[in-house]
Amino acid sequence: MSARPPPPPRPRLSLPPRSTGESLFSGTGDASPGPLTLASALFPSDADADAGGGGGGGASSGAGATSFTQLLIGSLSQPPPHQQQQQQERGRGGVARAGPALSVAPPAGAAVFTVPPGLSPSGFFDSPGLIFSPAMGGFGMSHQQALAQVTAQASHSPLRMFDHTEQTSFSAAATSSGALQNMSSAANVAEMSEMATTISNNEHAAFQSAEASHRYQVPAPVDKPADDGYNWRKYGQKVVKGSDCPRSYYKCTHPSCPVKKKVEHAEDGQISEIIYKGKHNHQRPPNKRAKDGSSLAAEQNEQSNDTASGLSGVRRDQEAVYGMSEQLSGLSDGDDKDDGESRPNEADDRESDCKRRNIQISSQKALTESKIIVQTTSEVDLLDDGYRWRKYGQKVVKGNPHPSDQFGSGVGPYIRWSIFRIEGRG
DNA sequence: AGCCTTTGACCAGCG
DNA sequence: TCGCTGGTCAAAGGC
Repeated sequence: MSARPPPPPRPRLSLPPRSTGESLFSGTGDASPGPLTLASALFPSDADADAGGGGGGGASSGAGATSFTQLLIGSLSQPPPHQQQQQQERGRGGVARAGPALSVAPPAGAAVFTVPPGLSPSGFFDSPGLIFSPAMGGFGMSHQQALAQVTAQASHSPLRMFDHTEQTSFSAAATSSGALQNMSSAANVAEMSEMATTISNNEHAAFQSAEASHRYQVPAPVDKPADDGYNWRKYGQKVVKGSDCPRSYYKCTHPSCPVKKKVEHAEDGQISEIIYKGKHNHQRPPNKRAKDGSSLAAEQNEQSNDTASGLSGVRRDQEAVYGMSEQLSGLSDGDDKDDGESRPNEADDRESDCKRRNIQISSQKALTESKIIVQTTSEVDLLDDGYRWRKYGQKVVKGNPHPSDQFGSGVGPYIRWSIFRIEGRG
């Protein structure tokens, strides 16, 4: 069951000799940006970003003494004015092409983004930086900040990946709805979720292409995928076609709780993809985290937040994301639609998302048109963004039969950057 | 003892 | 109808 069919031949769009970020994101051309051009576009230059304040810049230069979360907080707190303008422009222009951070993101799941080890998904969302999202990295972070941020993770080990479309779309909406500032100060998931709901109301259209996915990738041991505070029981495991990674099936052990999740991980067990299905109809077990060694205070605080937020089934960690996306997709209200594997509002023409697993792929296909495939012939000095890059690895990205290249900066800690091939326009 | 994981078998949807 | 595939069941075993 593992013999994988050879990847189908795909049309490719060769990397143009030169493409400026401007032309790339003007929405007028078909030029495909190289990975670093994209990176540069995602992370505004220092000159630009420094105008936003020295907090983040200091953090980047002194990354060793600054926590990742702090980095995030600092960088998010003061988005440079020009970025705000960009955000507005993005808001007008739509998700797909208008702005750097979003336009380059594949329709679904391409917003890959790493988190330093030791920061569990739970902790990740617990932190004030919970609003961190790939797109936001582009919004509020200077190039250096982003560099430091990614460097921080690169210098650590397991690759933690976040990969869920709702973040991209969420950010897109946030920019146009002026919610970004709120996001910067959001203190808990409840706020975030509420915000998401509001955004969902205002920017519904922006989510149509990406709303469905509850996917994201986290590193997780095989046995304990993404400790999110709930208790899960594994009830199955399969190797799905097109992926070398086994997929595990988990159910929430709470009686009558319909929530399930599918977890995929790489051979090394470092990268997981978690797909939630359903919605918890109960409180998160109170002592789970304490048992796991997390602080009781955090637990209590979190419970408090839960209560205050009035969100019963939606919680932080993955659940927060999950719940948010549900709200974004207009599902969370009222009863769970059946097994509600987050059916996009209606998404009629979609096979009722029967295969959430392929949301990334299907979204790409459903979404569009824009097919950006970065094809390179050289492994060295791909782009002239001022940094030297060398390819240090290549791997097959789940959901994409074609390998994603990874690059490292030529100097200092390596930066990982994945080239995502955006399906679409033939 | 209870809960969990493992894993082969079974079922259902789809082309 | 058949084969493929994803999802689920459930017995067995481990912790």
